[in-house]
Amino acid sequence: MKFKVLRKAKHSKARLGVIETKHGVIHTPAFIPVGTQATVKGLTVEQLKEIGAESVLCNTYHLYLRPGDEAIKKLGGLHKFMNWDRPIWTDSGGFQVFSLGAAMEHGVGKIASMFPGEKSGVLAREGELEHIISKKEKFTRVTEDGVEFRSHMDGSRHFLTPEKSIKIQENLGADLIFAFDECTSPLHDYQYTKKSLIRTHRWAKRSLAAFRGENQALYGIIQGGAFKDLREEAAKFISRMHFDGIGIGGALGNTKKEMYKILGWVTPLLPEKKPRHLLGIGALEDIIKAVKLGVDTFDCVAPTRIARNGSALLLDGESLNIKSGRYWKDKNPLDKTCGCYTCQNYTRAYLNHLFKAHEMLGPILTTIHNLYFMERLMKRVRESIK
RNA sequence: GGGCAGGUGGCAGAGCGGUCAAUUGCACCUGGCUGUAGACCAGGCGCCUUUUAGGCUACGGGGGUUCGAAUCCCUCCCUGCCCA
Repeated sequence: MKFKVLRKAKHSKARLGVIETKHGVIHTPAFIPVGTQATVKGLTVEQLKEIGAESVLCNTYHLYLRPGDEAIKKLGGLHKFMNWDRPIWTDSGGFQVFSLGAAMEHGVGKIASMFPGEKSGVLAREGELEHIISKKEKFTRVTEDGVEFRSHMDGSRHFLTPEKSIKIQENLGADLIFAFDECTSPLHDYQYTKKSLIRTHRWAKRSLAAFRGENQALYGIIQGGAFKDLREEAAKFISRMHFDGIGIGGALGNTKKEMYKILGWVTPLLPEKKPRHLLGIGALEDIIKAVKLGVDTFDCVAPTRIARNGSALLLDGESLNIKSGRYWKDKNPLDKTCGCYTCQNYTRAYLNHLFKAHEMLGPILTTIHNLYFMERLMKRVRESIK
């Protein structure tokens, strides 16, 4: 992998660049659609390409559990498996330490909000596995060596270590992979966050040591919660190591303002030559602010998830709930200014009908729109870096 | 004409003397979703008042029994099935 900074903005820390991999280039700043289970839910790779996506991000944990990284390796690797010949990223499974672990601490079947300071704190969610997993028991247990997961599918036990995560990611064969980390919760205190950070740093070393580097690039990940000294320590620590790129992980504070503050602490400490990836962030205003703070790439499930749930992204940063009855007879496209396949061919009324009728084309068309929206946004962002 | 079953909130369908403004599902409305346990989740859903709360009108129509009726009785209307 090669990364070139083509231009730096005069009035911010924004960078225009390009990541070159064996499977093609990624123009940065870029938004990377998430395809957790080796598919961007609902879309064919042709549709993704038509939208303009240059890369996708898949998930180590999910693909390890099903169909299995060895199986994918035997089938010719992730690119061949999913018929995507452009760059692929894989997350290390570190986020699942959070989403299946700490996020559940406040009761079974609950996922902590990403920014608890701005939300009600927790989102209730009934788990399908309550009958298998006893109440209050988390799906994960973190130890020095690694993390014990209980499969969210069948409750079976699995142990993920930095070495194993790297091995799985090598078997999958993504172009850009991540070190195994612990994504802490915004609800964790300083003590725990520090303890976790030091462990994540040991895991970073182990990830790097296990990494063979054949046609793959490895990103180290900066943790440290919303604590300035920890974030700075992490930024320096990860920067010193021989990672190909730098990931910035969350707990990113309790509010968006805190997240921007954290990015402001971290990015000045990072090497100019390495690409920076902000993990899991993808709201319009967040991306714009983060780019100005020097972030190059983003991945986020939000555009695709909210699309499936009936929300279409609009330019003002708002979203349109296409399921609402007020669009029943609306002849307009989702967005008159949008050039996507969906907006060129279908009315709000039709999309409203598809969602009401639970037709799968509804989520598909809305996903196309939202990802096209993100591509259009990133193109504008790139053009604005002067 | 005779027999039987039944008429409950937008729909389906519970309830069968008080804890019923009425379980549940669907539909509908609103909100949320940020390295995907998520095509999901939460809330609302008779009317009125300023939330808590209170008031009003309600279980086909009318009448009755009872301290109290969606629930029991009478009657009328309507629906379905069976026999002529």
